[in-house]
Amino acid sequence: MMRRGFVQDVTDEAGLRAAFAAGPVTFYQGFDPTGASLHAGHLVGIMMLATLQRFGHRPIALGGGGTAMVGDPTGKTSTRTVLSLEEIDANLDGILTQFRRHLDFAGGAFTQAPDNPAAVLINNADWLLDLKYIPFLRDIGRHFSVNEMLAAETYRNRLEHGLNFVEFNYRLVQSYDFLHLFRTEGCILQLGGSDQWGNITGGVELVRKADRGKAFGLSCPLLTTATGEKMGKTAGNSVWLDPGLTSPFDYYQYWVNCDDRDVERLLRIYTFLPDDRIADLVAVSDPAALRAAKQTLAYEVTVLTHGTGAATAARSAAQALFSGPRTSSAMLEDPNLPTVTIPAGEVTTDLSLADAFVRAGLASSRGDARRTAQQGGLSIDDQRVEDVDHPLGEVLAGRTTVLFRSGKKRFMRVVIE
RNA sequence: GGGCAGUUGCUAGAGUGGACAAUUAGGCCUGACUGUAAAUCAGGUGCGCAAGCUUCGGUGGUUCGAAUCCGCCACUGCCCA
Repeated sequence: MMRRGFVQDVTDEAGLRAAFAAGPVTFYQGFDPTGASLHAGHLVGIMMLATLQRFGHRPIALGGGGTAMVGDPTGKTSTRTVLSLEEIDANLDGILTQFRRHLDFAGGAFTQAPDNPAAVLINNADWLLDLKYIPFLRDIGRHFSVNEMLAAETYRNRLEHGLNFVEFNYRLVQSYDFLHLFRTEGCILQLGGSDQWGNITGGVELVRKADRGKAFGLSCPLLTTATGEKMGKTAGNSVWLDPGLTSPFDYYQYWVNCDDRDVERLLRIYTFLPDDRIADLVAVSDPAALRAAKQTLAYEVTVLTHGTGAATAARSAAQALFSGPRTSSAMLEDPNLPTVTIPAGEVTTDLSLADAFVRAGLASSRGDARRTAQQGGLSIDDQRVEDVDHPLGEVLAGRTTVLFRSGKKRFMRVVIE
């Protein structure tokens, strides 16, 4: 784990090593269902669970159905919007299925004799919602020092902008999760991003204070790209793991487009490739050859989240698009490219190119299409679009599939039917 | 509950009766250079071909004219209880 760059902080390294050596350890990480899908930013956590499971330990993926209702103030400048119960449940559903790709819920898939334990999915709403306020205050609340919490950066920050009582309780609730899992599942380790460090140690201490138990916490660095952006965001948009929200093609592209400086780190964290293989990939004389490493990275990560088939398809689509002739007939046939269909009936003289680009999602408005075209940014089958007021039908000249392009990397296969 | 301050475009943050679709910075987009990278440089960034239209928490007013003034409502911060 350390070698791979997963570790930022550990509460008791020696103790934890001993625990790992002594046999299967049950550990967990929580994921708050605040969106319909997990995104690439969550992937570090998933990879930590998946990696440890490969070493024969027992992961618990904790769905934060209960904590999501409280809202973690960490790193937020504003109060999180409150989600309804239904939304949370729906989100949880989607999220839990994504774990199935990465974790083994049957057991025995990674190691034999002894088989690795099966992963477990749990929703903390199962116990949090039934908590009684007064007993909770008495048994849990008294272990927390308000002074200490106020001193924590997380809260100090928010004091300037306002922090309501619900959010102030988040740490207690998350800590209680750990205690609960410690009691019911024998879970002794909590993983999380370094932003969760305070919440994690809160749990570790609660286990000690309440049950005189020994528990561990481990945090991983909060990954940002070399340019300082959070992982899993492009242009402020999340890169989702759900193929319906971010297509495997776009997903693949996201990884290919990573910064040179990030390649090695990303390979170590997001793939299971052995160290020496990664070293080979990265040790290239010509910096341009890093492209190959990026392609491997993208392929491996896409395999992990979308499966071999989708990854291969995404890779070949990307290669067709970015090497060789810009537009080939094979590409136009390739259904793996992002595609939009326009009913033939709509292709009238009223449908201008500007409209068509908006339809294709490559322009936010006709004016936007116009501006981009003026700057030479739009093209159809490698023909620059000069006049966006031209009807699409004329440009098509009978073709039923064309390739729209905005800028260098945004493509849309447009099919008329 | 009382006193004071605030709510502007993706974000931060100017603007305090007409010249404001709204200064500026970041972000984002496009182009050039490249390696589907970074850095750099140039342009763009509410909708509309245009006339024009819709924006400055909500709502109602004052005014020839309001992001700017007044009333009410909502939310937030600070101070007092």
